[in-house]
Amino acid sequence: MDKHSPIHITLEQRDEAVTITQWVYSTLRQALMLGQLPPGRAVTIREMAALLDVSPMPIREALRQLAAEGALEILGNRRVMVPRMTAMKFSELVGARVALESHAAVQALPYMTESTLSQMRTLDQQTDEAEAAGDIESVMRLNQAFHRTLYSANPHQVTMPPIESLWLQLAAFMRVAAANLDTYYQVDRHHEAIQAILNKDPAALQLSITADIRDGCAFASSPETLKELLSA
Amino acid sequence: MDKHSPIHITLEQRDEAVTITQWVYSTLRQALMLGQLPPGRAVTIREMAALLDVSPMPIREALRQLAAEGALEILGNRRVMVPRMTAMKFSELVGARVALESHAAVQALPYMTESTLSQMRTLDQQTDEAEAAGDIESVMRLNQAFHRTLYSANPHQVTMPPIESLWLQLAAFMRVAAANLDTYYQVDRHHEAIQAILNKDPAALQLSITADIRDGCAFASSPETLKELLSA
DNA sequence: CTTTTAATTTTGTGATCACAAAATTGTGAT
DNA sequence: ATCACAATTTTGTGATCACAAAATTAAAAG
Repeated sequence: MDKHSPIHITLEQRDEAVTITQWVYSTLRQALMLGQLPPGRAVTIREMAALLDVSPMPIREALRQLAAEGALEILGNRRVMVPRMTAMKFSELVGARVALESHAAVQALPYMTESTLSQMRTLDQQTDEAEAAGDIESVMRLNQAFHRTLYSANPHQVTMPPIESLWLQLAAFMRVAAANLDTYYQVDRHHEAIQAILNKDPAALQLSITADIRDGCAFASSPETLKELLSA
Repeated sequence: MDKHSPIHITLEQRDEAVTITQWVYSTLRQALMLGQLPPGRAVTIREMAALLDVSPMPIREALRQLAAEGALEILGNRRVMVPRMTAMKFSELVGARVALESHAAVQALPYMTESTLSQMRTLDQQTDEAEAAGDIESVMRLNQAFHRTLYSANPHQVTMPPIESLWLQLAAFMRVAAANLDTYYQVDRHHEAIQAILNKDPAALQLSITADIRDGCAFASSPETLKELLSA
């Protein structure tokens, strides 16, 4: 049975200052990011309410928000499930990432300061360490933080929400793919990006971000490998 | 008083087959598109519930979804308001449109058929007629349909939701701007786009879509005009 | 008249319930 | 066994209520 396979969700610590809905939202969001809810899995309000030990109400609100971000899919019969990945959809999502993020990087370039640059250096270094330690989860988290720091340097930026939405749609598949692939290794394009920022070279920055994204998804470059991962 | 100015929302006809939440969602969405809720306007659950004559529950759900799409803004004090436009934000939104939509157009090019192309021709013609008649609302609606038809030709497309989100964030301001500007006239780049599609020329299509978007927002090109419109 | 403080109202959040539609299970016939 | 159909359970939707936090208004003091 695919629709209600047993699941385990990592419960975040509950902050008193935050609403239950927000806590449920971030908890489910992280679970989706980590691939703890497999694609095709049905998500019912009452099950999640029991799992997170809250009333159905906050679950309803969180599910609708996640669905609006593309992290969940509302079926015609009003039921909610984790979207399935297809080869073409994967390709389109990566292409959309390139289009949006390379643009966001260029738009952020004029606002880069020494402070944000040093943050990016630190994150890059931590990514290397996590990669050496084989900690895939940290690699993904730190890599996201690296990109987010860059794009968010632009104080007028409006692209972060759609970019995060794309990450959310890709994350679960990337996670299982990386886990099923022992040869997961990412060429480090972060140094190139940092160098382009230092040189204040928009074109070079755009290219390095594009290369970074494509490299990070290169494990699914060949149709055979991708197809194999999709069925895993 | 800015926060609860009197408002009038065009009520759509209620379809029995659709949930109340969905009806509320599309009604509020259209109201935002038409600028019927001015930027900075506070949106309370109970007021909307009374206005649309439904219980607070469907309003809550619809507001959360609209907020997730960037059409509404949830403040730190949990209150909801229509986002205000700024000059920089406008510029960023237009830039994001260009990045996403020119990419979406190129990705749709291989899937173009004679059928979709003729649909686009019809929409282009209707746009011209509406423009001649001075019907700004129809011009906006038909122009959106033109772009949507193009991008949606790609059956694996994943960019339509974020693109619609950008339209939603721009629409209200565009509407009032066009209304306050008697010289509103848009150079027709649609023919160029159609020609590029016929020639199966991705680069030309990308350029024509970019030009179309920028031309459509050119009325706010000069900082003085933009600033004047923002205060209107 | 302005500022501070207290009283009042408004508002979002979350819980609980009723209900209809959908999915699931159970039962019977072929 | 396999399929059709009825009984049962599960599920999303929407309404109503209680409560605390926030905003608004009223009152009082400077």
